[in-house]
Amino acid sequence: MSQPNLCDLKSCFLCSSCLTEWVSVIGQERKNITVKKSQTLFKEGDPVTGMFFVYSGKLKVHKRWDHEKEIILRFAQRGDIVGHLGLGDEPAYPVSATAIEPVTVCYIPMAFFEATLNINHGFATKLMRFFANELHESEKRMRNFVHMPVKGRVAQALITLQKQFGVNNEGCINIELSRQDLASFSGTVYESLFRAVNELVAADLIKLIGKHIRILKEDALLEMIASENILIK
Amino acid sequence: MSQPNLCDLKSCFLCSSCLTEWVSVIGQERKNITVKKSQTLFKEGDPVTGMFFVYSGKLKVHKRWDHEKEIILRFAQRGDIVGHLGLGDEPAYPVSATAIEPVTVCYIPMAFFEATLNINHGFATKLMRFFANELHESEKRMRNFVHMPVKGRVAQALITLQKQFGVNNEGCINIELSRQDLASFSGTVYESLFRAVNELVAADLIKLIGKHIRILKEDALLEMIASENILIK
DNA sequence: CGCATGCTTGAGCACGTTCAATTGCGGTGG
DNA sequence: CCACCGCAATTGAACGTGCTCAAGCATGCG
Repeated sequence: MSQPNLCDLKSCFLCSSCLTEWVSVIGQERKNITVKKSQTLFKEGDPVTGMFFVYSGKLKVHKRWDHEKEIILRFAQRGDIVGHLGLGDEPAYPVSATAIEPVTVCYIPMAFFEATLNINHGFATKLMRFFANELHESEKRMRNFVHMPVKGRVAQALITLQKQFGVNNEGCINIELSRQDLASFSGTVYESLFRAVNELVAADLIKLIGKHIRILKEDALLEMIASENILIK
Repeated sequence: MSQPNLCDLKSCFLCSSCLTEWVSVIGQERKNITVKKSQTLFKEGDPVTGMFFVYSGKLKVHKRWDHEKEIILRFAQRGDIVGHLGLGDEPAYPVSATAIEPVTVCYIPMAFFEATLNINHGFATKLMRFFANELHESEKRMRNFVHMPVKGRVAQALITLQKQFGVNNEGCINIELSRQDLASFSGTVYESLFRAVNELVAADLIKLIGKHIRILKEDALLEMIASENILIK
């Protein structure tokens, strides 16, 4: 596999200028790691040793409840950062990261990363702002899980996925996701997700094309969510 | 009311050294604001103009679902920070902050705060780390809301409150909270909370003393939560 | 061809919400 | 001092959503 160039990560949440600066510093420190589909990059409880920048492929970041239940917190793809929760005070990762496609990431040892933080002002601030946005998203989602019924949660999940991954040339959400994973991302169980999807198909709001899902009426989905929530924003 | 001295905020999440430095800079910029019980400091949708450091009193930070439902995301007391979600990219606060006791806060205009960020390295990094921890907490709580039944959520809420506010001289959780607020913090409705509390009292795990709640067997509460969750951490 | 695995559907059940009615209590005014 | 009002606390009952369990069905691979 050819050596990916970190500069391609410009699409990352970091502004290209400060990233370029940063990349030039770490040039010799970075190490690429590849993992196969369904293998984990790290697991809950693993000691934090570093962070990861995704170069290619898609990952799910998830948190276990018991042996058969989990919740998928977010997905990551090219340009995204993974393992950043390790920056908190916990010495162990509070989440797991698992590849849902073959993945290549750039590994940055934590000690080096922290040293960089102390050197590069803008970087720490950008990261802070990134975390603020993530926290905002998380709290919005938490509220939705508490108050929104399953069908709405599934609709919301699909819209979120389309926003993040875009659509392929058939107009489908550009990610191949097992039903189980979609259920975990929607905060429900396999069967409930299944029925919710069926209802959305029956209502002509979405369409199944092979293993992919195409959103037919996004506004109708949003409408459906909003109808259960007067003050959606 | 006497002018509170910001240096007393040492107990804040920021290390005292960098806070002291910071405080000396803002000396002349700070402005104290007081709000009465049940008044809001800011509401969802208000334009972000600054941040707040709590000098005295207690606040709830909450997010509305519809006109009668909300979720309480966290509480804040002396030394805590409020309005920090305004640091994200949204131009408006995504949450509201309401006093549950008479409150005095120190107001910092956002422009000034951001300028400070650019000057003081350690500060931005500390803030970043704070956000990372908050995000971690938020995601743990999100998972709990999805998978934990109401009784467990209430037990969890009580333990969280005791951890944050400690106990008074009667051994009760040192916060006076309406049942409605406790319900919103537990992610359920008034009546369900009521019954859950009753069950906990009946099982001799907690005790009601006036308007306060005393945890009798914290380990038993944790046990109860864990029994529904093999892998609690 | 047979077994295994995942997908699909049905039925029952439990939890939690909703709605409604009652009780208790503090404050207010006659 | 009592009567009344209002509000929060409390309880009961019914309903609905979503989870669980289990059986049927398709698919694939040895």
